[in-house]
Order: sequence, then structure tokens, then C-alpha cells
Amino acid sequence: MALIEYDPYVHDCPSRRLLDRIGDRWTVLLIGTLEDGPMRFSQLSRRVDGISQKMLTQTLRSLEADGLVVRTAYPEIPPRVEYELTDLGRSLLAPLQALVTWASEHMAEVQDSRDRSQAA
Amino acid sequence: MALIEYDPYVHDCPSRRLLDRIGDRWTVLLIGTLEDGPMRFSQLSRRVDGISQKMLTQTLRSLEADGLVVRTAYPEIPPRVEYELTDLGRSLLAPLQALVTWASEHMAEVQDSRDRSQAA
DNA sequence: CCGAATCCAGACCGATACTG
DNA sequence: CAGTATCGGTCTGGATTCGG
Repeated sequence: MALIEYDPYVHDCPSRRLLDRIGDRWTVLLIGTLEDGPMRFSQLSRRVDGISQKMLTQTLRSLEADGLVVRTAYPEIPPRVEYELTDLGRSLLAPLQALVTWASEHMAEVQDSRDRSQAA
Repeated sequence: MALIEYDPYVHDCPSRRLLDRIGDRWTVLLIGTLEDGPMRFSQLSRRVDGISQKMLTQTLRSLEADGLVVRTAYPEIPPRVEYELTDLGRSLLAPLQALVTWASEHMAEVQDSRDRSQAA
């Protein structure tokens, strides 16, 4: 199978939509963090370094809408909300892992190349 | 190996930098197109639907800086320039393929989920 | 504790016009 | 053919403030 589908809607093919989804700054980090099991909002906030409350909320909502994460609110005082990967969400871990492995093996080369072209 | 590295630089880990790279609208489409072999600027322009000249140039320059693509200019009239994946660039095809496969298998579910939550 | 809502600076990117 | 330069709208996302 070719990597890209050459049709008039290539800019709207599944690959393109997936990349729209995971291409933002936080989605993959959140999925990777939730790999360890259900987690509360405040836990995620602490474990995902640098994320703002707004983006955490926003990204979780998107993941929920996409069916990758389930949100469970417990009607307690104080409120407790847990987020957990769905089966669909977990099925995305393997392909992401392939990318992460590539990154850990090759990003040094990429960085070297960047540095060299920066010098020029 | 965990998907995400939990250190103070999690927002700057290799995975993060890779995603910064391939997360934009065109990078993956270009790499996928160049899978078929060396290609000229105008060919790329035609095959990657919807890309503007500006973004094509810009994305190719980034890919070149990262060592994923080589640019070869032939001093002819009219000018001819060819772009080709490096070994490093080609090594990225497999992990990307894993993502594309996931997308083709599961994006319908994601879309359904989106539609349902949109209705609500 | 878990968010929602607002404001706003800056990045992104398409369109257009021009060049060797 | 293969770009470069510039303009301007859109979108992102951080900071802040407020609510249940």
C-alpha cells in the first residue's frame, strides 16, 4: 500500500485527518501519559510538563470526541474526574511507539543536520 | 520502553521534536510522495494537492535542513531541481506507514465518534 | 478540584506579484 | 522552471479571571 493516496481529496484522506489530530503539541503526550492507566485532571496537569489548563481541557475534549479517551465524572465533593484510554485509544499506542522508537534512534542525526545547516 | 519520557524536558524530548516536525500539514504528504523516487519541484507541486508554492519551498527547505531530503540543482536553462529522500528520510517511511495503516483501519470509527458528539 | 470564558500576541499560511 | 517577497486574514495557545 502506498503511503499516500493519490486522489483529488489527498488533502482530506484518513492519513491527513489523523495527522491533523495527533500533530498538535499535546495529543500524543497525553495519550502516552494515559498509557499508564486512568488518571485525574490534576495528575495529567502535573505529569504533562508545560501544558496549560486550557490546552489540557481542550485536548481532552477532542480526544473524548474522537473516541480515544473516556471521561468519567464522579459526583462527589470535591469533584473527581478520571480520564482513560478507550480500546481505540490503546490501539493507537503501537503505531505511535514506532514513531517514538524512530525518534530516539534518529533524532540525534536530525539534530546534527539541523545544526550544520544552521551554521551555514 | 515507555512512550513518553518523564523528565523535566518532556516537552523537549525527541518524540516532541519529531512531532513538531511531522505534525505540520505537508511534511508527511511530501515524504510519502517522494517515496516514489526523485522528483522535481513542479512534479511535487502537482502531486501534492492543495500545497502552495510557498509552503512547498518552505517544507522542502526544512526537510533538507533535517537531512531527510537532498536537493540537487542542475545548472541548466531552464533550471531543473530534484528532490530525493535520503536514507534517513526513507527510514522514516516504515513508522509513518504504521500510522497510515492505523488511520485507514480506524479513522472511520473516529469519524463516527466525532459525528455523534457533534450531534450532542 | 475541575474546569469555562475571555482577551490578545504571535505564528501560520494562502494569495499575489515579482525575479534569475 | 523554480523560486523570493510581501501582505493580511485566520488560528493557536498562553495568561488570566471566574464558576459549580
